[in-house]
Amino acid sequence: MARRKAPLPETPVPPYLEVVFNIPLNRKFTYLQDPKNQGRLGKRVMAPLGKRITQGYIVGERESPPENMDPAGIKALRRVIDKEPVFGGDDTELAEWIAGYYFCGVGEALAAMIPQGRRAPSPAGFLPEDPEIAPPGIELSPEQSRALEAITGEGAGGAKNRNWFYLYGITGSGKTEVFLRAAERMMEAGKSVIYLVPEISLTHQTAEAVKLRFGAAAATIHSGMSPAARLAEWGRIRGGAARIVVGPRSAVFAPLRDLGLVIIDEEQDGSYKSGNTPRYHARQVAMRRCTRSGAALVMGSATPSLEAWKLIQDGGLTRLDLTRRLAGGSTPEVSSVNLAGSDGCLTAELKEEIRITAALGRQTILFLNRRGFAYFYHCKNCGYELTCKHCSVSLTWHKSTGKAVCHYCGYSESPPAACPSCGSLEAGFTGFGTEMIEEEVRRTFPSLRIARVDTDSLAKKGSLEETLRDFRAGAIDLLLGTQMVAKGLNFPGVRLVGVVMADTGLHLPDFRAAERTFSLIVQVAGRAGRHFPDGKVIVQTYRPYDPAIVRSCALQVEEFYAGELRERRNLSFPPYTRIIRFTIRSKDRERADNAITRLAALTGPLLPPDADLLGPAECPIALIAGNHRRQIILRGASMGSLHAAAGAILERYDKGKDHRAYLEVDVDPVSLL
DNA sequence: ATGATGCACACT
DNA sequence: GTGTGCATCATG
Repeated sequence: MARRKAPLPETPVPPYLEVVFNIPLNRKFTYLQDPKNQGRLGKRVMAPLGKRITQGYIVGERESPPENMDPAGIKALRRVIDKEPVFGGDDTELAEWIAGYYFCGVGEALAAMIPQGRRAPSPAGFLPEDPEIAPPGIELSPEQSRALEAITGEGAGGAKNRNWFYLYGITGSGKTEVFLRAAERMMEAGKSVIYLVPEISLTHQTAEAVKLRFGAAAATIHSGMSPAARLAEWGRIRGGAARIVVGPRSAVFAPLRDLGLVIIDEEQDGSYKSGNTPRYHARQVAMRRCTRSGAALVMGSATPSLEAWKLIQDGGLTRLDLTRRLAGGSTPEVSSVNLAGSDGCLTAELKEEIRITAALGRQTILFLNRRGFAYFYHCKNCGYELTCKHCSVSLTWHKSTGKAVCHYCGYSESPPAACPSCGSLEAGFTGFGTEMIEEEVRRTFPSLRIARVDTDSLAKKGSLEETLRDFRAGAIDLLLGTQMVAKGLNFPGVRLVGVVMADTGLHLPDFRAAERTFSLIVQVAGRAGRHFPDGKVIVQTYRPYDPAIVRSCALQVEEFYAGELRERRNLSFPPYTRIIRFTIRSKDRERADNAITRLAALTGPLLPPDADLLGPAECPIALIAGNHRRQIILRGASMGSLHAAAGAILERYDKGKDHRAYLEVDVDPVSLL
């Protein structure tokens, strides 16, 4: 085969390179070229750093060493990893922004953006050259058409950002089709598209839909892929072969040229916020990329985050409504039932519906939202609770092992027969674990075929898929589990969904508890209605009058947001304020206390006038895996001055730092546990 | 982050 | 006099 690779007039190879590393240090290091390999901007290298050889990223080229440095002290690179650059100037700039905003090293930011694979997999044959599959000739509803025109068209009136949108609509109203059409139009116009989906749940499904529509122009990067496979996809994206990328939060970094549109599906989902070091929020990064590139931004959900909702009200996002269900399905009947006074964990109402459903030959799903908080050792006499020695969370009873287990660190012990505090025999496990509910359901309905799905029963790989397959095939009557059974909601045989204890999340010490509980119930109800509009949703709760429960069961979305916004404003919480959280962790309790006290003391005088300080306090989960955790929260009217203060605090804290007490900073934290 | 260094206190 | 533990320092 004739290679017609025009030997580009290569720019001369610079003698010195600037390299950053994946370490919490915000500085660049200068190296000499390795005589054998040419390091260029955007390539990864192995370089001697201290006494070891470490992977780094080339972020600059230079003709001479830095002035302040003895040229003899400059080491040479050991190896250049990449044949072709894996990132460019835009990426470096974005990494610098992330490092500045989220308080981390540029190298740490780059490491989160770029795949870690060392070598793309072997030529992988040829990717099937499937022609772009023609869009199905489905007619859009008037609402969908209007939304599509707004997104792709010119006259999107009103909002500050003329091309930022929120597609607000109940499940089943056809959001996905609008997303896909908008993507299609952008690509026809020669632009590229990022399509973000929440971790795990939707990635696969959406990636398939996009592949079906766009063929080889589609790429996906998700956690299930090998590092080598990710690197290969990355190369296809950078090279321009792939022009639409589907993936979870890290896909917001996809190195597409001519970005025309970023889609964020299920915008309120917590997995868009990274839980470790660059603690970035994909929504925030997307906003930045869109601002800089002029690309359109479209988020969508039936239950927006309060941040987004407020932004819509303030005119920063143009709201597009999808109010109609396409398949003509109606919302299911959703009712809440008071758990108080009921014997076990199933109310009479729920039992009755399970019975009816079984009699009709249909299926039931029982939902339990959180494990660790739901099921605990409790003394009815003195109120004693059995908690983990290393973490302060309640221990959970696992029948299969006969032990009480901690869901944070894995610690387990045999539960005491009598209360360790007062000796009463009125102590034991009460609550709502999946295992216990399973037993109760089996006892109550011995003839039903029951399967349980949770992280424990999921240890065997593929067992979830297997269980869901059986469920779909009708070989299981009742499916019981945590969030992940949501997948089962797509199945047509289902008639009944029970939320076993809706208010578990409401007990969490977090100002977003109500928002999350509300969202969960609405999502469950919405999905249920989509697939079995004749169905029923029963929400069991100890707090039937809580607005989050009342409004979600009535599907009164706007009413809930109005009330919740009022609440947030009264309490000065986001979205009316911004917050930055400082967490201290130390194996030594006293050190943790001292460190947080000192941190709080030096924070006070640095706070801007429109800000205040919450704490110091123990974190809601005060102990995780032997680390004592303390926190302060900086809260202010605007991020600008708050962020500047946080920077100053960090600088001073570092100078006289307490030993063995580590400080973590979280800008715009999503969870406060 | 991580490895090197230097200092304090301990113990053969 | 050497050995362990941890605070401090520097990384090109």
